[in-house]
Amino acid sequence: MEQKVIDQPTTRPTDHPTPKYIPQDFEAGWMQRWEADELYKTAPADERPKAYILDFFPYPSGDGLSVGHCRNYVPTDVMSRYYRMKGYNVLHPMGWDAFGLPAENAAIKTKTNPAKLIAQYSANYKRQFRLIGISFDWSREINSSTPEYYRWTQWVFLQLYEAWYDPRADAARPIAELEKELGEKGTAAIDAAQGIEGNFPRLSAAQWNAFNKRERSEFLSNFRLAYRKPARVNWCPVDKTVLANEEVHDGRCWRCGSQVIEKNLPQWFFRITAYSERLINDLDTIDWPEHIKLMQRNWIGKSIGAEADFKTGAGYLRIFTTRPDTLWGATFMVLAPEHPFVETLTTAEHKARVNQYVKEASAKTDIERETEGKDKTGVFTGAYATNPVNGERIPIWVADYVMMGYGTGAIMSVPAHDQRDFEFARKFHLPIRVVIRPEGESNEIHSLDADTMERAYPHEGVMVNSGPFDGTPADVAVEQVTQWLEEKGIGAKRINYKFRDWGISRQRYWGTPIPIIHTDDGEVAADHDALPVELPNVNSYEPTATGESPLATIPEWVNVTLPDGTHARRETDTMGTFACSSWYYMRFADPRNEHAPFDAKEVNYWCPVDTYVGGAEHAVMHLLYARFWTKALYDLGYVNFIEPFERLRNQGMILSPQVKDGKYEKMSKSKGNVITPDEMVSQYGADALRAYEMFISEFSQATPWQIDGLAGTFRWLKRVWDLMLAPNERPAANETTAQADRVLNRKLHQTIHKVESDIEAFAFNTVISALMEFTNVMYDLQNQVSREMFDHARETLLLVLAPIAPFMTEELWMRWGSKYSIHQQKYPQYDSAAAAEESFTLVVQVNGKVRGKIELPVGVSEAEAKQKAFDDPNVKKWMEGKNIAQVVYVPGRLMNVVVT
RNA sequence: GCCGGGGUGGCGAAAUUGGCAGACGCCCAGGACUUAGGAUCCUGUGCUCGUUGAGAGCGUGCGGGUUCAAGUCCCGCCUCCGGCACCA
Repeated sequence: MEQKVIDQPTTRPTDHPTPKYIPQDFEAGWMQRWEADELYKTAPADERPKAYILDFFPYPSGDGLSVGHCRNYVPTDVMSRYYRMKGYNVLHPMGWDAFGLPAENAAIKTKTNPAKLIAQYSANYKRQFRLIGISFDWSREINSSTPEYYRWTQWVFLQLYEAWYDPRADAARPIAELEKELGEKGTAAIDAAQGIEGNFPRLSAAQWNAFNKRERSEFLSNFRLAYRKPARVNWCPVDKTVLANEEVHDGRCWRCGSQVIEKNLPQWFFRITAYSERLINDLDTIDWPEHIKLMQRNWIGKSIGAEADFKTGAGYLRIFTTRPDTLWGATFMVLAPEHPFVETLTTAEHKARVNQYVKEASAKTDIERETEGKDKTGVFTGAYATNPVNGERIPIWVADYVMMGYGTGAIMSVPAHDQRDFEFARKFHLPIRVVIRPEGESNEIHSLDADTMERAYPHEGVMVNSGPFDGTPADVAVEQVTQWLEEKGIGAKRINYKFRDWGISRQRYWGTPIPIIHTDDGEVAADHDALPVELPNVNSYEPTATGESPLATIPEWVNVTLPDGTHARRETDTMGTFACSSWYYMRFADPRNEHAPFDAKEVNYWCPVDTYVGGAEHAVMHLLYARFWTKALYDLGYVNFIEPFERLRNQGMILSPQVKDGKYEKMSKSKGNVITPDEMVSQYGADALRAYEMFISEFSQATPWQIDGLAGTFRWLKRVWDLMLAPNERPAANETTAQADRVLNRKLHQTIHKVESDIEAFAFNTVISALMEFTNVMYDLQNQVSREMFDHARETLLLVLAPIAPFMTEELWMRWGSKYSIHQQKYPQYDSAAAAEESFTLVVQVNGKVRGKIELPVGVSEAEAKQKAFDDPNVKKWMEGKNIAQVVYVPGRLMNVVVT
């Protein structure tokens, strides 16, 4: 390692002109050599500290990579190369999220097998990655659409299928343990842990034991972490498949942009909601951008409140509220149109109108309800409910602003303190009663008058008109009322979450087959030894008109004969691709394992991922699902980590340099403004491209591509090149070079330090500016420093530059005759003593304005600094004839003299 | 509407805990070298005033405030970008 090149004659190419920097001459050759030498092959788990640096699993598209995509691949590569030089065992792999609609739709369009397309597209990506010098360990490449991979996606599916969430353990457990418990105790013990209501039917041990196979199977669906149920789902009529809630944006398909409609279909789900609380809480343990954490919290949408029962003619009507302190202000009830009580409660007199309303509401999709604005509609059922807190009789209405999918599908309406209820009450002339007085107003209720108020007062305050609770202050009102409800047996504390279970069924060909078989006795899991359930080869991938998967049209695949000779049908839905990407980071730890998804030692050594980088668009999809799978596999004992991604960073978008309407446009194929790394490399070389990708701006910020900026980093590298190949005929170190040597050495160590801390902090743009500064200082001092210092500085610059410009630094390293490869050298050691400054500039202000700057030695006394400052002629001028009121002295920085 | 994140020269952008605003790069201008320069090197480059010089005033979206000192903290707005959107 210590091969000093200082005295080697190869550093003095005096007899021939300095070769020009022509990156295209050597870049491709070096990449080949590194791969042939397996320079970037990752070792298995060992004693070294590890660094797992991962980019989001890309879907390989036919368009290839743009310079925008390189925005994250380059910095993570720099970081990987940096940690390798620092002695870490680095895992920096790449693979393909190859299932899914884009490939399938392209396959249909071009009548090509999607696997073939993926092979083509990924080969092109790989070519581009090599072109720009990304140091992936290709021996670990994975492709989620191969049986070798999806076999284990199916395996995870079955783990979830064969598990349930036990609220008492607050963890997933094997379903067999639940079956045993049901046979002994029924659901009694689980009930108790669930609070006033769980999401499943009650059952005694006797009932369970009397169940036949099919009944048991159906009952267990209420518990399994992977389960099937009929559901109203988002259906994309163009892609002809189901979309998860997260995949619907503004009522449109996130992929093709067409209007989503609703359909009723039996669907497979993962019970992610069981993990709501843990998914929220564990966010506190990971280093992610706050806005991503916030988006996840909002998506999960936790609300703490209470449930309460209102007596009606059809039985107790249960409502959920976050404001139990407003119970005395309820003046009517509202049911969602789909609520089961609508049918039973509505009086004969109102039947016709209510039926009509419900019919219209169900015909409308959520999107239509939304586009119609927030104008409240609804009808009276003719029925009444009794408010359990004061015995009051209040009317029950039906309205579509209450949704069946949240809470209990029924609400108590408190128009004085809820804006939606307020609007409804005003429209239908329902009474409004104030029960919360804004705090800090002495004027009591007059400040909120039911007849004249123009909007609800939804905030907190002191309770009034609330019987025993009058005068209760805001901070304890909710809690005290909730407790009181529990004591009286009227209601109980309840936590609700907005988000729903993760729907994974897709009625398409190109996905992981769901390894389930439907028998006469209900569904059964495919045999673990029979995995993978392979996708059959087909000639046509067209989705069916009926909404069934194309797999359903292949009888020889669908129909199976069980060991006992009975016939059964395979599940024909496939899994959405988020299943594949929910565990791929684990597979990279041990990608060729044929006996298990991964070896426990390898996965627990490499995971969690230390640094995970990708776009912010996956905030609530992939990033939430992957966290869920990790926790489930943790609960079931397969991995020993709870969160998959320790540190997450999002790269900003690279925009087109073209300005339209005063704004930079996004790059897109349709706008024809995509800039590719291929063009840039052919013009400036990969190293300049890499440096510019880092330099362009702060990593997370959107910014336009500027070709002149790339030309700037090219020019800088050319300057470095020339400097490195310049002959060194300087004198040996002596008294005349001592000063310049010290200055250059100081800058050198400051640069090492800056580059190290900035790479680790994701401040890549300032890494480049620091290296540019160092280069400039070397140019400034090159004729004053000694031969030894000059070469030491050159070698150091080359080494710290190696992760950023791998090609050029290797080429120069070899031209210097140093030992191959520069990428296997140790990173230069930072010396804080050498980096320490000898003097500093003291800024002297008079009344906050800069009036002088003086150079002082580090460690100067305050008295001496003051003396020197006051001697400065300009400072003197501004102080003349004034009284010094105060002198603020910040050692090493600034002095502010306040005069009057 | 609600929640988040931004707004700094002609352009991309820097700026620990409040402590020289504009590092670094681009563009532009001047000079050197040169047959030539669109290569390279050097110098200058926030705006305004000041003939030069020394210097002065202004300046981080807008308006206030706190402070010896504000891009940074507080209050009120404008605007752009993301997310959520009748969630009881």
